[in-house]
Amino acid sequence: MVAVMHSEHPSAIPQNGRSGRPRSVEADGAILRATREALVELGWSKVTVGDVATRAGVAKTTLYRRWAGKNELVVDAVAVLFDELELPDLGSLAADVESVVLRFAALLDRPETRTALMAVVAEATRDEALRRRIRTAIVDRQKCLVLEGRARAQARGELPYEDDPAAAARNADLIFDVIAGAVVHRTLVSAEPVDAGWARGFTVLLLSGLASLQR
Amino acid sequence: MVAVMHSEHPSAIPQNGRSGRPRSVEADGAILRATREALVELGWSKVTVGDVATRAGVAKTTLYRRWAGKNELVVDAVAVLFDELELPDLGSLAADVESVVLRFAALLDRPETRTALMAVVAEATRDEALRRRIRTAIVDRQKCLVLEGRARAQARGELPYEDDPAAAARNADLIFDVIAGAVVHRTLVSAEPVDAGWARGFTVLLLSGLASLQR
DNA sequence: GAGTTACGCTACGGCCCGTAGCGAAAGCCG
DNA sequence: CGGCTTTCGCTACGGGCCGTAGCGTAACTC
Repeated sequence: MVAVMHSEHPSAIPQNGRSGRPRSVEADGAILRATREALVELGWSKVTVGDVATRAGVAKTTLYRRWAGKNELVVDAVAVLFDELELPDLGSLAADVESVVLRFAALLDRPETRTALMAVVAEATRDEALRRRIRTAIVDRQKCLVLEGRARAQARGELPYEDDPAAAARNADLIFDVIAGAVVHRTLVSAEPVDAGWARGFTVLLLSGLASLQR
Repeated sequence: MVAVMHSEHPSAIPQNGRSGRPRSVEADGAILRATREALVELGWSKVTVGDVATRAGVAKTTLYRRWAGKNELVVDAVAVLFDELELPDLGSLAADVESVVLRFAALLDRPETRTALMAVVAEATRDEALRRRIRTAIVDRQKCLVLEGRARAQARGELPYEDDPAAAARNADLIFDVIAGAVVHRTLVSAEPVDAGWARGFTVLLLSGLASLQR
């Protein structure tokens, strides 16, 4: 198993020395796009590396020079989708939470995301390297949204500033797992829609629970 | 794709007519046990149907007579594990919730469960039949725990009886997704342990949120 | 131009899938 | 008991995909 570093563009890295033909940057984009396209059409289990390469207009060997296998490829292909997630300032914590819940749900509605996310997480239960990749490519980036939302709420006076930084970190992690977990579970396991009504109910539950946490 | 009904013992069903050699009931058990064993050792992606058959001491053809493929097989193999989940009456809603959270987490700690659950959910995003199978074999059975806990809490006077049955059902679904989702996300995505401290914090958040939901 | 690296292409051994065909075994029934 | 039916274990097979190797060519640096 060759270690391939993660990056928006794997081609940016591999050239240890300097000389030689540079890796085609367009190829990376084409491969990732082709991966998402294949995921939509076929689902995780039926996607083959060979097929992705063909769709991307690239030789299979070229693909294998950049990614070690299907898992790594799919993580990178899907990771960029999560960058869409933003936390717009809507003036109140409740509105902010509701909006991010709906945005996250919309993201999970896209077939490439729902399929890939679970499959990759499943594979990661047996693969430490893959777990790290998911962590840096997806989880950590999203956790920032929690911190951002809390900071804003504190600035507004909706939440108290916390004295104990350890407790504050624990709470942030808890909130993150509750929000992301509930949305994912609702969408993928219960297989029911996250609509405005659900988002409202969930937000009410979360926020009043949150208030009592920090008292 | 041949439709195979779900049951604890698939062999109980297939005999359309009557006469002929009956299916070996031990074989079913051996196959399911072998499936779980293989999942622990190899992880989802490396488990092969042929290997499972060999471990079970059964011909591959025999296995294919009962299950259509890897997905169906694994769902059934893992479903029985969820039957362990119970809701002991510990005298208070908080204690009940905390205990079920820890039990659920312990279940997800077992490698065969964590690996299989996510993989099957992932596959189900593209397979309606599989989704139904998961629903009846796993989800619905667990949802009962929520109803049971609520009924007990209401009997204790910890929660009000709800007038609107539709709202009550919505709330139960919400609670279910929040509990199961948070635990799953914490263990499998964030990859951090669900210990007593986390369970306590989560329960506090949930219960105080819950109180405000029904006001 | 010389050196280096990536490219597309082809071909390969190996593994696994899912099915078919066989004779033997295990039940039911007259 | 002998016939009927269905499952059993076994073997064999075509087909698909994996991941790698080897080739000649293309692109870029010094």
